[in-house]
Amino acid sequence: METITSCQSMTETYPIREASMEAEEGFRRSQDMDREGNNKLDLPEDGYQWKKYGQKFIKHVNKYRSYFKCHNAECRAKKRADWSYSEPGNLRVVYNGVHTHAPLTHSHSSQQGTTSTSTSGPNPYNLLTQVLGDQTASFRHDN
DNA sequence: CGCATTTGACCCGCGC
DNA sequence: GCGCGGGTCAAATGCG
Repeated sequence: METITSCQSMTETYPIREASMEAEEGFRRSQDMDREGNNKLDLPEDGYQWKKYGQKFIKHVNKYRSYFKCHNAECRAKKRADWSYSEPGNLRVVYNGVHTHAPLTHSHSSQQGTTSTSTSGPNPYNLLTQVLGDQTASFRHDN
């Protein structure tokens, strides 16, 4: 699954701000799962609910890999998130499948189509979100 | 009490 | 044929 060509702009020496980084209004969903050790991950809310069903440490690249599944049973959409061991800011999110249901409707979130607010996207970090096709992912013989 | 999350074990596929 | 890696499921625990 090395379909990622040369989008590795995340290898730069990006100064990950540790403090005063809670300015993210629409992304304050950082679930403080202290079980990850010392890595606090802020999952980029894409507007869907995900259920974590597993986590593994890929020693091959010294990175953690979390596996998420759509909260909906009808939804065959899956999400995979890998992040560096020492640099949780380098979060890579890979979406698999397609959602068969509408995304979460943020009723109180006035931050939507306002592109003027977010200059470099929702997350200032080197976030890489790869959206794969539907069956193109040819995952398992899942349903 | 319910639900979400976590950890371990198991299974499958591929490589050598 | 065996081994290793990666991925998924199931069960248990904690918190809201």
